[in-house]
Amino acid sequence: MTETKMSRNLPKATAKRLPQYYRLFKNLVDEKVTRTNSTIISEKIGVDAATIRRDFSLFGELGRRGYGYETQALRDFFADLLGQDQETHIALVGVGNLGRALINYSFQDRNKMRITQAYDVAGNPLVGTKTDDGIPIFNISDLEKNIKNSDIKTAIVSVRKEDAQQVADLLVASGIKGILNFAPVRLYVPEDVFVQSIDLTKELQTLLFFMGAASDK
Amino acid sequence: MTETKMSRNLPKATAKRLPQYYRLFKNLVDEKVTRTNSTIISEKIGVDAATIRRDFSLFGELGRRGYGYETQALRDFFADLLGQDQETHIALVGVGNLGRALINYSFQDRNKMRITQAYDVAGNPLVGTKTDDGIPIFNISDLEKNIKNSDIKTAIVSVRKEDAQQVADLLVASGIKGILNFAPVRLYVPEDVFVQSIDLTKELQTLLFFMGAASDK
DNA sequence: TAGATTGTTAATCGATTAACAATC
DNA sequence: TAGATTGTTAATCGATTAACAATC
Repeated sequence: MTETKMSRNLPKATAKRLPQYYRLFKNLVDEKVTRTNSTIISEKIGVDAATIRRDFSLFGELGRRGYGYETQALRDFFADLLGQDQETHIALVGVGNLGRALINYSFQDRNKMRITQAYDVAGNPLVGTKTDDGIPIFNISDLEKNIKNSDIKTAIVSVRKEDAQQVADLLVASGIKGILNFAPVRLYVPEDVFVQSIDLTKELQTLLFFMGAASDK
Repeated sequence: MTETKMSRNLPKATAKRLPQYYRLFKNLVDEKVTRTNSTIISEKIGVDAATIRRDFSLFGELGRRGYGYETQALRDFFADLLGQDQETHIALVGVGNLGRALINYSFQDRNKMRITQAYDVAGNPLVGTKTDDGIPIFNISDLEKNIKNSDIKTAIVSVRKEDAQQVADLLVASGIKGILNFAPVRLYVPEDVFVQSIDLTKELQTLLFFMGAASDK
């Protein structure tokens, strides 16, 4: 079974839950729990048990009837599916407050995803230095030459919204295929490039809206 | 029309788009664009034009047939809906790298949402000091007394995942009704408390999964 | 075997999109 | 009036959930 074929037809809603499944099984293994079942998983991650079983069934028969799921087998399965075995190097553009926090953020678990280089404009005094962990902060004028023909295919954008599209264009020109975008704007990229946006203001507004809607009752 | 009643029955998918609509109209007004239509909006935010018209129609007749929408009227409408006129004070718990970045993050636009106080455990040397902007950083032991009977009903949690549930419990006990959670764990709270989670690792893993699924073709 | 829990089908629900009459 | 674009209904799509036979 090449999971490749399956990944492609996977419902988007299921794909977005994969990291949660992975993390859950990883935690359970760490806690020495060897088996579990869909009811317990449901309680832990807040997804209906039937949805969980249906998701899993898209990958074949991952469990045993009358028994449940082996945590270790499932952890390894999802780790493989998410490529957690492979080292993934990531570039970060925009070393402001948020960018610095992200450089230091441990994208946790045993995942081998980490920021290995950062960029900003010459005006930023940090350009030319390294972080305490040894991550170099380059001038953005070096980005294309550094990243083209490197193994870096993923970038994090934490620049001001006014500069985000221009940075995205530069990243695309440099061969980047995935962007985690923190700027509150829509980025236009070719269709073979993926953008995942995290919009802090939007999340906060949504929260406040739900709170307001509830208290208005 | 009391928008109160409408907000309650609003589809969740629509509610989550409201901040985008607000921001778009705000930007258009700032750019001196006075009118627009659903096709243009669709291009700008990447949502189907029919979906946009349907969303808007839930609030009554916001546009004019054959003409489109007045940007200023719509901006004001969504500002009101999202409570952008009211000052919203927010507490932050967990003054690490991410917490400091969030304290300095301008939750932008003209929105009056801002962090006005922060908390951490005594071990954090920043406790007892103020940020450059004058935001006090208190000992978490003062949280309940400070927040109870204050106007603060919203909190941001940026502590380690091991401490997140305990912090959530404390916040709930102090009268907080909305939590923006950055810790990668599910928080259990009473049903009148809203939790909006931002899980950076999960977003990055999802991005990488989609990239992988595409390149495996 | 009896009990438990999966995997899967069918039913339901909710969200998106197409289509077009209403009307500015 | 002719042209444009909304507001809304009906059709479609996708995701969730209920139910239960299969089977460990």
